Amino acid sequence: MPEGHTLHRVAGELNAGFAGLRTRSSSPQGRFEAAAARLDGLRMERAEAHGKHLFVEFEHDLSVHVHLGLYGSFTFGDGAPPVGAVRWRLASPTRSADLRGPNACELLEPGEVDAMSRRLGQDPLRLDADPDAAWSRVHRSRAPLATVLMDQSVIAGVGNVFRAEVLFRQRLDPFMEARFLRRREWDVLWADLVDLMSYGLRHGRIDTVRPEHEPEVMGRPPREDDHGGEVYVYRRAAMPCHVCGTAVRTRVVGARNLFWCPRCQPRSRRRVVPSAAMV
DNA sequence: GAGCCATGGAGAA
DNA sequence: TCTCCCTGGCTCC
Repeated sequence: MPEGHTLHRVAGELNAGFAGLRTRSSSPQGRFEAAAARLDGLRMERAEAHGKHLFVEFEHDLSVHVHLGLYGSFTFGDGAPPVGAVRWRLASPTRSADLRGPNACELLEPGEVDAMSRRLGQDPLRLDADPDAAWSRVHRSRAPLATVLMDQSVIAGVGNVFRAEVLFRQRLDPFMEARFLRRREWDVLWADLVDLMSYGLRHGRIDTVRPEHEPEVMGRPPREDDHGGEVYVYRRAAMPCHVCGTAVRTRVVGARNLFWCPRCQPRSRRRVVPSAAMV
């Protein structure tokens, strides 16, 4: 299940396997059939990720926009016949990429890619990211930090794991109003997101535990969580915090389950007005 | 086999 | 804030 780093990995694999080549497109499942027919035989120019969105550019200014949603995935192979509900197969003489279960898979005409990118915020994994632009939005927001971090028009690519983990690593109260974050805290938060997501891009998994805490985390039998890595708080509700032992708490914030340690992330006096649901 | 849950997001109300 | 869409893995019966 993908956050932004997953899409950047997919873009890299697509570029390595198909960029500059004449490709075949098909839709074994049938739901992308007309678009695949238009793409079939065209040269793929390049693939690019912006946040959780993937853009695959072909000659004649045609692009495919993919959003994986919760369940979507790409699998790469050697061109063996597709298995299961494959929405889009991209193939070269020696390689194939199968897309299954995406939230969105659509053909974009010239200009539509730019329009879509303009709606997205700053992506910590892109070289052209402008953290100052994101800061100007954060700095004015009255929403809780935990909500702003997931707003794709502010920061593109951060999902539920990175949000919980970066807030823990920075010892920030998830319910603090974003506008009260100090500039210095923002700079460190952004740098940490770049580090964490770059690691995820390189390794294909999310590991957020700092070296000084690894002895505590690794002091038990090795395992991988559902998300495929070692983390401080994500999906560890009621389990002891790796750092202080306090039970990790959880609550739905911004339509997703937020996890935090009430001791390591002490309450800010700048909290969003407390409500019954937030006490 | 049924039911539930999940790293997301658009659109309606 | 709610509903819907997309899929697969897990638990429970």
